[in-house]
Amino acid sequence: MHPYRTHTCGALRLPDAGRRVRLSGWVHRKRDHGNLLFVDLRDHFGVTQAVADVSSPVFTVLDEARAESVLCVTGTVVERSRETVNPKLATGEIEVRVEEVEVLSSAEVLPMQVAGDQEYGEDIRLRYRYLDLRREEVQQRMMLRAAVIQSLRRRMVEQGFTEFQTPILTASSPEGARDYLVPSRLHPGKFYALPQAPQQFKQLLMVAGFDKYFQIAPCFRDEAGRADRSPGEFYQLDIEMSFVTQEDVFAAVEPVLQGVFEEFAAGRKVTPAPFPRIPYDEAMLRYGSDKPDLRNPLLIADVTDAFRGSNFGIFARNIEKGALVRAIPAPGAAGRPRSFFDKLNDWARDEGMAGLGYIIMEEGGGKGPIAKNLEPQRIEAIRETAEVADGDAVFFVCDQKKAAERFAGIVRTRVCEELDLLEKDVFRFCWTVDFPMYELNEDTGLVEFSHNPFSMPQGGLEALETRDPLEIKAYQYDIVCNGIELSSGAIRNHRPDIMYKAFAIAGYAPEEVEERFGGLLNAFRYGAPPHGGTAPGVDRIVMLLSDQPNIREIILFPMNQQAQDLLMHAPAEIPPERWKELHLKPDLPKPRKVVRGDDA
RNA sequence: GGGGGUGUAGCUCAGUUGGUUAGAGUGCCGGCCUGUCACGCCGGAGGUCGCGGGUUCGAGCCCCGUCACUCCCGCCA
Repeated sequence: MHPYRTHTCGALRLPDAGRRVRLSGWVHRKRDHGNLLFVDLRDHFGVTQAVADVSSPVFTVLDEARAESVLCVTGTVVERSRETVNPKLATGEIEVRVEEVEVLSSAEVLPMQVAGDQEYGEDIRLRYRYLDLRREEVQQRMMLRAAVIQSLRRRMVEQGFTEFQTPILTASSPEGARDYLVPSRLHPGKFYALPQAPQQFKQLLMVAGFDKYFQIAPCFRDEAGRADRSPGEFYQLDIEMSFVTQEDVFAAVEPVLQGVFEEFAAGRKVTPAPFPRIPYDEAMLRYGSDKPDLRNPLLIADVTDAFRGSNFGIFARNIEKGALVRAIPAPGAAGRPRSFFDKLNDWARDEGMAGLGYIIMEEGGGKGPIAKNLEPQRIEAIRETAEVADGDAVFFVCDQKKAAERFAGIVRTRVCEELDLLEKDVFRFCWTVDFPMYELNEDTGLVEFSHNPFSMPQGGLEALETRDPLEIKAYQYDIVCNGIELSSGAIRNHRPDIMYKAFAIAGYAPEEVEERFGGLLNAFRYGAPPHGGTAPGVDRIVMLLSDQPNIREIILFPMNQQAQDLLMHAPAEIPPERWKELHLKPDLPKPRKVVRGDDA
């Protein structure tokens, strides 16, 4: 007999009755009846009930084993009588009568329980992550993560992509976040950076002629976390392809995402490819966001013209100063009580809006404080533009363009929520396309890259030389699912001449471009294929599929929001000799309290 | 860096208007129980009410400061 087990704890069934077996696992629960003892033995595969009565020599050992101790039991599989079958358990038709037991590892009193569905604070869960991970739900999510990654990998390989590993110790990259830096011992005063993304390497792979690359790539950013954003590190399905247009990239990525979401959708619907393509400008107007949630049926409309020069003075005066008015329909809300509108108005003020105007559509006209100041033909224009009818209400935000878009977007989300209009059990994908190449920094008044500086501007060199930079679009696109940005990507700028010009517009001198991005730039001087790609966030995909709002629920050993690892105690102080070895001297802001380490 | 929330037993939480010895569930320890599967019943131990200061005859509760955790903004694909 195998020293540890003949079967796993999820394996035994009725036909096994009579067999002598050996199982190993954790004590999940015990039920002590004085002279009869039940032990639920658990491993990765399931739970089996072990039983012993007081006459057995193993009784005392089992009785004294605390929850989560690891036991190896040997015994006979016994059919349970009909009244004692447990239909909730896959192994519930049998039990194992224990004849021998060995304690492989005894557990101390637990800081958190594994059995049961008690909720625990996140700091406790992270500090004792190895216990948290034993819990069935958590373990299942990690298994889902592994399966999703395997599926992504298989689908990419099937499409002819090759997986390569790119360096982890590398140079600082221009993604915009702060780099994690690693001091070099051999080169005093110099630092490696951990990659924020394998951006430049994957482009170099295209220059090197590998044609279709992918990688389940670790990415590092020295930024604090959010509920939906892992601090420190995360994984992307990094993709790059040669000789492709934007549509070629879409055609390669869509079946992978559609396929993997369908595979794990568990009854939920998935947008079939091709996914809708929504230009950035339209997304900002109609959805108030560059990440449209297409489960929300409401569409924003511009109704500035209907208010221009009207007797509704607040809006009319703001429009004179360049403000816009955006309308958010609220279907069927005409019958709502006054308190409904007041509540939303209060909420809007809390969000920083001046207020939330509204008109109630009734009997072919409009009702409410704003409607009194508008002639019938203006209300008619609003009806038509905002696509509202009798029985609906319509909300208005009035502000400068950027604020109007943003506020209209959050009102759209809130109204959808209030009216319970969000489509359920569905994954709605879309591409946001035609991002602007540049944007105006409102603080400095300078033109900056709005996204990735390595994107190809639409219209190429000619556009850069002849058009208003703020009007130029890039071949830059995001994949969005249910309002969550899964990835961004671009057709890259593979021409040095266009790159110098693109950087010049953003205020970079040629020498600076060469110094910072010379590696990539030089590579483009010796024959670079047109190329492009994208990089869907693996963690975000798993979050969506497992319906978890918190990214830490789908990462094995996540850090907390402050990018600390509570289990391994990272980051940690280092002994003085290591500072010296690395040619560094600390210059700390102020003495900090020592972090407690009470679980050593 | 800024804002909100939370901090009471190992854990999850309750704690009234500021008023006697701070409670419950769970876990832990002990006792009883031969068919449970969240077993049940009885008993017990367990508290610097995050920390520091203040107001008050009296503070878990009010005020100031501080720390930690968490959510959000900034930041960040």
